[in-house]
Amino acid sequence: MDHRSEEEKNEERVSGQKEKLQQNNEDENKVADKPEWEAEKTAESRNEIHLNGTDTSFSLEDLFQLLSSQPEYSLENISEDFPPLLGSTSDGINSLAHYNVNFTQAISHDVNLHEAMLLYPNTTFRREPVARTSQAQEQFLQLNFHSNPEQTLPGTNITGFVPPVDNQMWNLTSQDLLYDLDANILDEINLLSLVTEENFDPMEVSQLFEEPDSLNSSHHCNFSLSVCDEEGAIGYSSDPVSPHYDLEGAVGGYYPESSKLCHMHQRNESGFHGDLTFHIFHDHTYHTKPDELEPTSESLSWPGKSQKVSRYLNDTHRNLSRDEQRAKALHIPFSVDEIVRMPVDSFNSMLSRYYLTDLQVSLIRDIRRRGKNKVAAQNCRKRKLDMILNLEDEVCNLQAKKETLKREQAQCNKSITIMKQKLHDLCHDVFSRLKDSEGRPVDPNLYALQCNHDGTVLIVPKELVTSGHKKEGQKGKRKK
DNA sequence: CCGTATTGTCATAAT
DNA sequence: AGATTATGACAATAC
Repeated sequence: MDHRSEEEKNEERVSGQKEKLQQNNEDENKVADKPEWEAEKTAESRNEIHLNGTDTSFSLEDLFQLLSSQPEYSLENISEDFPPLLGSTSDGINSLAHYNVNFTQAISHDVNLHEAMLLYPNTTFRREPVARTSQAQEQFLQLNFHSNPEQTLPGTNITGFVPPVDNQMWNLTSQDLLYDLDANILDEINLLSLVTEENFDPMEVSQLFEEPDSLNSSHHCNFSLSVCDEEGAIGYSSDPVSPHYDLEGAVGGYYPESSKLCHMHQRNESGFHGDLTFHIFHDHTYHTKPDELEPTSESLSWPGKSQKVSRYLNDTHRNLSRDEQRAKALHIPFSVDEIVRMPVDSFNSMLSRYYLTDLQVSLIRDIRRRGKNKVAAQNCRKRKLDMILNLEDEVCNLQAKKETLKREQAQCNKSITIMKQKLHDLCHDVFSRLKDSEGRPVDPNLYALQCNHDGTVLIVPKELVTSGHKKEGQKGKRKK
């Protein structure tokens, strides 16, 4: 906006009007002896306002009449001084009102970050985890099914594995059924490996459960190795204080033979498995070489330190998670993944249907809890990252908005300055046209215009105005 | 060796 | 009431 040119134009207008006024004064002197009504008419035609004696007021209508004849003071012209960014300027005052609302709203709007996150269009951290999880699970199901082609015999129609199934018991969809089929095939492989695995290492079991986090778990107890027979069957004397963990049925006594067969038989009952020999050539992840399970001299000395156990575990079981190792050590007849992802009904029925020792049940529950929590922690961290990213976006947006508001404020200040200048010029112009009863000009340095609520405009001595302002100010202060 | 990022785990509260 | 989920805190590990 070109302020100088505007101001120069104003000055030109004012100076031009002064010249006209001088001429008017001269003319006025010439017609001074005319009747009053004629003089008023003449003055009116010259856009002058005459004051009658002591009456120093005139109406706003008079003033507007005066203004309407002066294009530079029209509201339309004033509104033109507002910057385009204020919105439509065609409606003058309305645009001002609109601007005020917009401006104050923009400034006073307190953006709650939490709300901002919730309202953020791309915010997904409330609902997405569910979708994400289910999506991930779905993908996993597909992946799980398709990524293990070697686990079915070549040329075998996989649907042939599916006998009439007790679907109600497992509450499965067809997709779940396929998943379970696949997972259970893996499971049988694991079982088979356990049956054929000759070297069952009791030390491995004890060391696996010696880990600090295992000990910290509320479900765990301190047990000591008491029996170890040649076949790898072991028994444990449980700590009397701790919950009773009986491994006798798990890896001792009849378990390695009959219980495993029993488990397999039960699973066959559930209809997920074909002939065991069908999978005997398949590779599986739980199988490790027996010598890999041999404890080192270091671990044989009952390290008791988590670091040594950890090193032992790292050196020998890099591919297995700790829970997988524990599950393997206790011959849990389910994969960790299966335990974690199994629906709760299936999980509970599994625990009740299968012969499982307390220790096994405890481990399975721990595995499930840890597995669920692991996924939850991953989701939680993803969500946290999303929130951070969203907040960063929010900060960028708010900073940009702040800059915009600053620019608008600067434009606004400019407009206010221009309007003040115009008001000043207007007052000056009005005073230049004012004549007292004797036809003398009113000194704008001594008098001021005061608009009243009833639409009248008073010519008030500045002393009164300033003193009135002071009184008002004092009243305002007193009110506060 | 130190700092940092990642990941798993536990405890606890909330759902 | 038990299962699940969310999250802060801690520790182990990798880089």
